[in-house]
Amino acid sequence: MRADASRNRERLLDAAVDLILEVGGEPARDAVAKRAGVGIGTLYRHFPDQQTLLRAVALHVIDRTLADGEALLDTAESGADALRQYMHRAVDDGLGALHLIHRLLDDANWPERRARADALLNGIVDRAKGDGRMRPDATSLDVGFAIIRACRPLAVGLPAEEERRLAHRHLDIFVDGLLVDRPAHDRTP
Amino acid sequence: MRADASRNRERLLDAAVDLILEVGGEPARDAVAKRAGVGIGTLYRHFPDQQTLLRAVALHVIDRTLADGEALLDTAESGADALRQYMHRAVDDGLGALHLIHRLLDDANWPERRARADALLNGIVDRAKGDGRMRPDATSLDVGFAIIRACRPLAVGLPAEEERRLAHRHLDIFVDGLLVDRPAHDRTP
DNA sequence: TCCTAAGCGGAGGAATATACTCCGTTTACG
DNA sequence: CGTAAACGGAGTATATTCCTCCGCTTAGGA
Repeated sequence: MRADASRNRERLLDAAVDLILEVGGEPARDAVAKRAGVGIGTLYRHFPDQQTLLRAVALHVIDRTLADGEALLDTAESGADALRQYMHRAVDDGLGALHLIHRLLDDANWPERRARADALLNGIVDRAKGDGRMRPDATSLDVGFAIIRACRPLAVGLPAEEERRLAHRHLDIFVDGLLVDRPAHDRTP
Repeated sequence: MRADASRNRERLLDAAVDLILEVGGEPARDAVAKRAGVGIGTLYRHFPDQQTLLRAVALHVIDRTLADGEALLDTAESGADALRQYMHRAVDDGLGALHLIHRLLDDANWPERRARADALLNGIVDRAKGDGRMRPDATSLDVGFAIIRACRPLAVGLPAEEERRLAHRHLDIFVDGLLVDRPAHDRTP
């Protein structure tokens, strides 16, 4: 594969993730190409139909997030740390896009990824709970849905950078709410 | 005004709020009528153009929220209570829809409402901070943006009731994160 | 450097969605 | 019971979106 081709492929996937989060579902194809800064023909060459594109997007975000998360579970000092850092990473990776399109997918290797993601999330939550640092009523579903919520933009006019800042700030406050008996070093500065 | 006419007007406004929150901007007119369960002709009779509809939606949600909030500031036992209850009310009232359309409005009586809303929000935040119950770095902007975030639906297939439940649960956790030194009665059960 | 196959962009026509009008039918209410 | 107000939705105009096709550009090997 030529270098420019794979660069454009990445750009298209990133653009698709952004648009899925903005519109909350399937984005218009022309809009994806425009956002990516490539011609419409290029989009159709890489992804002949919507299904192909959405599958590629799903794998794109979940593989990024799994890699980040599984690494974190090893390196983080505590369950609370792992939880906080994982959530920030997942938002940056655009994981929320996955949930907005997953009913449109029927990908063969999807259930396997899904299982890994569940295992990862439960691993993080269990570790945080094991440390006694997470409120007992919280579940991995709370974490998953909160990630989706934090991924979505708040208003059309807001600059992307401001959206990012707000997402991470809200996430920090939310994680503070998820944790109990927090020592000072875990608080949002 | 005939009874059925005003009933339909309300339905249209409520449907418009839902759709604005779903699509994150201007909803399709046909979709509004359909969601409201009325004919398209009825929509156009009540709101001849999009501007008229959006203005009516804006006043609808802000007036509801102002009434709720100003009452709460009187009756709540503490600043923390007022904050928590106000946020839940604002989400139920669909306040988030306002922020998604406000750049499309140029309503004469809008600045006045805006000022009242700011005063209300600052009143609540100041009271909670005065009680020493709110983290010092938090601002009324955090509260406002969190309300918008909680208003937006998480996924297309999710039943409305489940969306509501999740919104309020996330809100409770978020408010827990906003508060400090929380006594037991303030915690989410 | 030069060649060429892989890749690119975007005009344009078909298909689909959305905006809005109009008028025959229904209904609230005096 | 009469009637003016309100309703619904078929139908047409307009705007979006989809997708193909082909002439031009460029990466990367010889």
